[in-house]
Amino acid sequence: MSSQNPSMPRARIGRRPGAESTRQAVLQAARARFAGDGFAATTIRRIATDAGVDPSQVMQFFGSKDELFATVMAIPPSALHRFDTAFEGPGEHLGERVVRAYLEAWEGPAEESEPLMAMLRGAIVNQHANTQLRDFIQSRLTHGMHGRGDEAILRAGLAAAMLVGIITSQRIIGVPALVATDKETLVRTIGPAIQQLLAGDR
Amino acid sequence: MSSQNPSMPRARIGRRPGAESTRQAVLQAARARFAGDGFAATTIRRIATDAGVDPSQVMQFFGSKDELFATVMAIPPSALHRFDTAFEGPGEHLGERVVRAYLEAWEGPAEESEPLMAMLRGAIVNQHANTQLRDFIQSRLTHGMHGRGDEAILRAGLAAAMLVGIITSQRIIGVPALVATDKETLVRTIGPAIQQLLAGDR
DNA sequence: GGCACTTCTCAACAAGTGTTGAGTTATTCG
DNA sequence: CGAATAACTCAACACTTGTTGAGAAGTGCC
Repeated sequence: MSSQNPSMPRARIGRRPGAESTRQAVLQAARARFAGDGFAATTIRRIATDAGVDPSQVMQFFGSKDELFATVMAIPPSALHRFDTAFEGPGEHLGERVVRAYLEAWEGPAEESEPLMAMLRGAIVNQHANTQLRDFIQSRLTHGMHGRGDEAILRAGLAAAMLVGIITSQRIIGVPALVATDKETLVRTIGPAIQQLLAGDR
Repeated sequence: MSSQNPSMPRARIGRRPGAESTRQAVLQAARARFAGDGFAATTIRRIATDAGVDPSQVMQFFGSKDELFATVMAIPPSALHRFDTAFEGPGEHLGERVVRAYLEAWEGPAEESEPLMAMLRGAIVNQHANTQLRDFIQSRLTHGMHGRGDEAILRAGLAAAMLVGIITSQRIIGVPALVATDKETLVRTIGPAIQQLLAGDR
């Protein structure tokens, strides 16, 4: 009716956001806390304090703790790309490539690794995280196994479960032997086992 | 000073425990809840209701929620025996034996599987559980690798981490492909990979 | 019976949580 | 300027949690 198109986002009216975009600061603080302390141990008040913001503003921006967590947990496209490309290319060193993709995804920059860590830490206590991790294990590796039968899907799922177990043991449980070992040694040691599991030969 | 030896447990004096030994009922209810709902989601009040007992009595018996959890989480000797014996015998089918030992430990009777499940579910949020799972992964498989060098210990830890990952994916995350597969198929599929990881050959 | 001892009951506390609503301040448009 | 709009602040609510303390009730020993 007016001169403005209602389907377009309204022009920014009203008070402008504070220094350095508060919303971004909250999201960043939430990501770090959820990744480091888990869903249950992380409080809205703590996130607000970290971001230098009032707790009620966190709610105003994200609606609820669950919605904020869901936003944080969204797997960034760059991480998905890592897993997808690991399956492309020759099958010879497939195992090592997949192992490396996993390990690197969890040690990458914060914007990429923290959502994955938050998902892992939250999977036991939060419904969203549980579903997301389930789909991640079931479909991510499966993606490279299209049209190769049920056994191939099972083997891919098993490999994913194993790698998630290794990440968990290293970064959450803190098993000394895994913490002390560098990435390339892990790749060299685990790679062949995953390779054989995915290929199905002996 | 008296006619009673103070180093011996005092003879039972006072009011006798209620029907079916209340303490046992509480312990059983706690085990089931901690294993099924995890540490954080389990409340003293809920355990007390399940056991048909007043919440304050749970505290009187076990001191605190943490102590009750620690009691529940104690790995039963029969489960430890499972893992120990898996390493004895010929190295030929070592992989399959170890895999089977893990899978069976988590699907055994409640007194054996629930403490393990409680440990797994609590490892992210509870300090005791975290430490216990860490020691479990680090030392249980290590136990069969004595005196074979650091690489053997690393390989054993990696295998344990992988198997814990598979149990977690199947029984906590609920990955469809793993839930739908029977135990022997899993043993046959994973066994060779674990075998190769433990042996270190290719 | 009287005493010591244990089990059990009841009600409450202190702390922390997510969440809400009203009110204040800043910014842009007419 | 003044109205509209958004960002921000403050204080409180409703609820759940682990935990506590005082007392009632049962049971064996003198």
